[in-house]
Amino acid sequence: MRQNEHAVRRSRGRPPIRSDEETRHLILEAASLEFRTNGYASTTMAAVGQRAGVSTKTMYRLIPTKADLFKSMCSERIGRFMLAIDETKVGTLALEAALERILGAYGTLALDGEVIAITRLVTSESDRFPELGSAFYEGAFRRTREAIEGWLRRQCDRGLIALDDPGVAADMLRGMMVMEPQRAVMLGQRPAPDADEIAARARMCANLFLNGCRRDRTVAGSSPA
Amino acid sequence: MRQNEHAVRRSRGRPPIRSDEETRHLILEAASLEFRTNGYASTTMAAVGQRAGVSTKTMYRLIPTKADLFKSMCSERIGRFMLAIDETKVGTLALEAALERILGAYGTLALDGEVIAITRLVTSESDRFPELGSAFYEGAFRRTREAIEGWLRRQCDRGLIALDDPGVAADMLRGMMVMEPQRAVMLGQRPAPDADEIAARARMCANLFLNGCRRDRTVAGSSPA
DNA sequence: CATTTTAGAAAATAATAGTTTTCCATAAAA
DNA sequence: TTTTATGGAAAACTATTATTTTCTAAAATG
Repeated sequence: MRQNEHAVRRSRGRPPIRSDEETRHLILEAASLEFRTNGYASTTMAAVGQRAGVSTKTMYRLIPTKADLFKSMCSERIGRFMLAIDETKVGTLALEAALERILGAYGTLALDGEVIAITRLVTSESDRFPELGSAFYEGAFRRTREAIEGWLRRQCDRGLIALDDPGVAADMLRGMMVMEPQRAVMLGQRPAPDADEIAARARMCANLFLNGCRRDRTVAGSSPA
Repeated sequence: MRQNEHAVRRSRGRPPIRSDEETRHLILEAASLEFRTNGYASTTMAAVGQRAGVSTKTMYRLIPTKADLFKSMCSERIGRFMLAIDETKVGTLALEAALERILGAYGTLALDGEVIAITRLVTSESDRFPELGSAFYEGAFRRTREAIEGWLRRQCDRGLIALDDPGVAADMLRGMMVMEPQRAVMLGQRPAPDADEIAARARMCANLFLNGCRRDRTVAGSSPA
């Protein structure tokens, strides 16, 4: 028994320069950059291989088709896009400060340049790759919603706020926080916002969401027929 | 002088079956459908010609390249979005009802299936066609913002609401109104919302925006250090 | 050293699609 | 009826590119 269960070199011949896993990683990184820059159709396998410093032969050994390359790359990235709301850090804050922090975290995620690029890419190609559309929506989009929704629901339970549908409210919060800057970046009209801008926006959103902008403080729903 | 300034048949030969303008229109309609369905790269000129019932020869006579076809089609569509926004009749309505109507009009435009499809298309291809990205942003996106912003500003002047920046507030309103359903449609997760859904959403947004959701009615900015 | 195995470089294959051109029936006009 | 312009059908021409294959220079092993 000169060989273990697996992964022990038993053959002669030239040993691999790197592990397949490493090579795969190189390829996916290169693919991410190429796809983000050029889109699916305009990205050539040759360009990916060249950027990764890997021959087409090796590339095709590890990843069978261009579609697989795209899907692997996107799936891997989508897995990263999750909003973590750390209760310990938010719990003790006053209502508005807490919401401000949550929105700041969401904005930092959703308005990151690379995240926007992948979002755009997945959106563009969701016809060709419906699984990716679903994966993105379910895995990334819905998760962040649930994080915010959960927090809203808890504040409702505590009687601090009143919402008919915390889920829809969470969507609205997200929309007010990121839609316009995200769209502007996607359309090439401006660079991704920096931390200060995100923070300022989070503050405005939290305030508006909690307080509204009406001057005369008629309570909602109390208006007569 | 048997011939007018222009456009009068002086030559013999077979007369055109339709005017070039009509033919152009046929082609653009077909192109819209094909591009919306398949995206830029996957749309073939042959498919467009076939759908339009026009030969490639005629097509290339009227529209020199595929890029031109795409740009013409998008520009034409973007032009329509602007028309639809204009003045929503709001005049005498109470504050909240007026905002509800404005948001309903915006939602009806922005959440229309074809508009979403074009939005997605332009967003996808804004790298390849930066002019389109700008045209869309300036022509369609900014206009709707200004329409809403103007109304908000007037309500501020009347003292009914208080906003630091009505422009940003207008963006936020739009985001809360359409981001989530628009994204869901783009990702193929649901069909475009119907009129009832849009109306319901507009109502929720208007209410939330004007009143906020806070239970204890501490006025914003009055909290102690 | 001889045998093997690895992976890059580059050529080969094949299919697709943008663009151009050819060929032709047709329908006024003279 | 002859002339002439129109526009469809289809072939031709080119590029591009995904994918496969060939050729080769390392570099372990025994």
